[in-house]
Amino acid sequence: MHTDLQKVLDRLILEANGVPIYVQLRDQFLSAIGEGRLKPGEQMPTMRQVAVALKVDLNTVRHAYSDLERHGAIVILRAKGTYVADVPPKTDPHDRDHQIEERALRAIADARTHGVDPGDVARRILKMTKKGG
Amino acid sequence: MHTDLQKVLDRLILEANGVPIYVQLRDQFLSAIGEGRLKPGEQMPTMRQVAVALKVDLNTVRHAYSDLERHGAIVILRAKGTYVADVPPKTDPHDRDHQIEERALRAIADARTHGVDPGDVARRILKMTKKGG
DNA sequence: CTTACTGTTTTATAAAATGCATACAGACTT
DNA sequence: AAGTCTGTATGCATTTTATAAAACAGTAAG
Repeated sequence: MHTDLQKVLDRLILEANGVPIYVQLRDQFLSAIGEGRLKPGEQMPTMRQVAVALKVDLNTVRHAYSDLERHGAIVILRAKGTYVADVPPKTDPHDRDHQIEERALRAIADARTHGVDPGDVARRILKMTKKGG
Repeated sequence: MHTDLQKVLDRLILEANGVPIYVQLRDQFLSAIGEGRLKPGEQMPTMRQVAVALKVDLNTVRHAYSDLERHGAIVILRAKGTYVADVPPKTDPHDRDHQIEERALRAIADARTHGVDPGDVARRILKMTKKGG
């Protein structure tokens, strides 16, 4: 289904936060695969699709995909496409929880340094991501 | 107390995952501040202390600290040291709401770029700030 | 075969990140 | 004044990141 692929593409976000682009791509694909949004055997977006969609260089996408292949998350087939590995590495619930914790801590620090209640920010996040996000 | 500082230093870990060192340092200090391990007004580890402890360049640590200062999380005082920023005074309800919106947007982007659900982060924030945070 | 799609590679360029060494400058203690 | 702590700054070398443009190579469908 191409619609699923489009959904994955739409959720890709790049932030100018110092993290290399290829790392951001790699981690977001890893999460998509680990959470099952990209299923085993399913075709990944082509490198060019990602490059065009996010306006980044083809080699940058390739860098991310190469990392994913080394990680065992995807299989790259020359001239045919890239596919999610039949047995993709599952995201360790521990790591996932740790990531949530880290993001929460960072958001709390960010809220406090700007003089607002972290709880208010949390409730706003929920409101924004209910339907419109 | 110096023991607290040592604890913060001991928790600093650098990983070879493609993320620049200064970004890892910056984010871990943000987490420490968000967690309350580093409290407002408290002195931060010296740039040289961090550089020596983690065997990285002094300018790399400086890069991280500069980011934190621009972020408003710390205050750098030449020749005296760096300190965790005091919480800013609350502002008008108008600006306050705008700030909440900004922090929420940032947190959502931060969560997505790290492959986690913003809603999960929001719920974690609420849980952490209920009693323990 | 031709076309159109895949991933692969090369060349060039530029910017950023890191390390290492060496200083400079302000503040405090003695 | 001297010493020692702080952050600040510079110069040089190296590696990594990112872009651009162009080409190369394998696969499949017309």
